[in-house]
Amino acid sequence: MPRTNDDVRIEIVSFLKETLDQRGYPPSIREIGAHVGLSSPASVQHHLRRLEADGLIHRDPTRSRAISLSNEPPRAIEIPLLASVGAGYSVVAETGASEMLAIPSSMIGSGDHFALQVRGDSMIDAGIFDGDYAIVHQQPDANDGDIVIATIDDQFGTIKVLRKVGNRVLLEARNRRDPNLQIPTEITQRGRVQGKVIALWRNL
Amino acid sequence: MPRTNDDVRIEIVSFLKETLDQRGYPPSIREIGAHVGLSSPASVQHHLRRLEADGLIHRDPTRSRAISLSNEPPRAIEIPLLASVGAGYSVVAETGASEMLAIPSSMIGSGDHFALQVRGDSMIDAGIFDGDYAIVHQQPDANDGDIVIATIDDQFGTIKVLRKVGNRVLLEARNRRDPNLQIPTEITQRGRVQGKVIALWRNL
DNA sequence: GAGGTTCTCGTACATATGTTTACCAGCTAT
DNA sequence: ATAGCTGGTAAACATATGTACGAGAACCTC
Repeated sequence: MPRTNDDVRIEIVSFLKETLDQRGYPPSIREIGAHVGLSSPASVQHHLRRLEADGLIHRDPTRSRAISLSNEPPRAIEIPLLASVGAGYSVVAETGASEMLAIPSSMIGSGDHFALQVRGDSMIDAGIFDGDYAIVHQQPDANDGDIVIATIDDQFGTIKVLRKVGNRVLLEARNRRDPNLQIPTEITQRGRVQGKVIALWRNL
Repeated sequence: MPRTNDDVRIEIVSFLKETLDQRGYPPSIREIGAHVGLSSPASVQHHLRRLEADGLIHRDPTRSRAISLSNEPPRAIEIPLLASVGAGYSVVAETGASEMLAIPSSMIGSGDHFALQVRGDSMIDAGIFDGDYAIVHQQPDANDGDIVIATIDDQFGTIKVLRKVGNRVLLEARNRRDPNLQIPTEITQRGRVQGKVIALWRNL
């Protein structure tokens, strides 16, 4: 079965994707030709022109290796996965980030974020279980009702619901079963909000 | 305050990252020079040599624009976000995928995956709420106790716990409050497993 | 101050690379 | 057959681009 022209186009796009993934910069026209079996750079250029007309690639004339794929794979950003949230506002700077967690940029907005693995069942009635990863937007305050990561007396960070009643700032758990967790904790003086939980990830 | 040499290095790396993100291929040495304020290509090359010695970048001599960053940003893959799971095993092929959801490759393994936004409170006691995104590994069967997406009589897909009791295959909800959901659904004949829920994403 | 290192510049150079042109082979339609 | 389109090769061309060399300036160490 002979190779059709569309086959060559597909091969070229695949090679482009492959090369960009492997070494980070696009191949030259002659490299493409050597890979797909075209000895003349003019032949490759002919296909490239078609591919650009079809909108599959973008090119910048008068530049070397100026080929880019139209549907580039989505980039992810890495946020630090903290073992614990210590004292101070600049959480990331002070705490040594042991691991990084990749999160698609489309899922979180701007600003500094970090991740924290939830320990304990204090938020079980909010659907946040032991072992879940909380994706946190780092901020020094939050609104009433927000789920936040907060530290009390500079202890390890806990995940709770922030309540603001008059001048008082409280942390509420979400666990009907454990009577110890029914009493809101006053953090007006002693506590500090480290960030707002904006998303949750759970591995099943 | 004068600009130190390290500042220039940082600027170069930032410019590399920026350019790679924006147009997909690295800048030339002279482009770098024009951006960071170095008029001679030799100056830029000097810094590039240092950066490569420090392991921050990789270069391929005798090639144009052959610069790549050492710590390239993690790639994400896109999985289809299905509005509903229809009949048949090849879910993706048959259902028109309206949207795509970016998921870091590190979070999911190999095989075909899709995402489904959970509707209803049938799994509320498993910490799966209305509106959550279920990340599903497409597979025709699963083990007892797994949370699966299944279709009954080729209806819309539902998320339930799979139970295997003897020869019978059941779907169990996880909702103590709703008495209608207490009765397991027999799917031995009429139902079909579309995939296993491997992860959960929730926007708060 | 002497001497070394680092950084920059300007220039020259070799070539990798995209572009163009001319030409040929195969296919299709009139 | 003739014309036209497509897609290939080869060669020539212009230049973008990485590299090397020489020199000078700034800075540190002794």
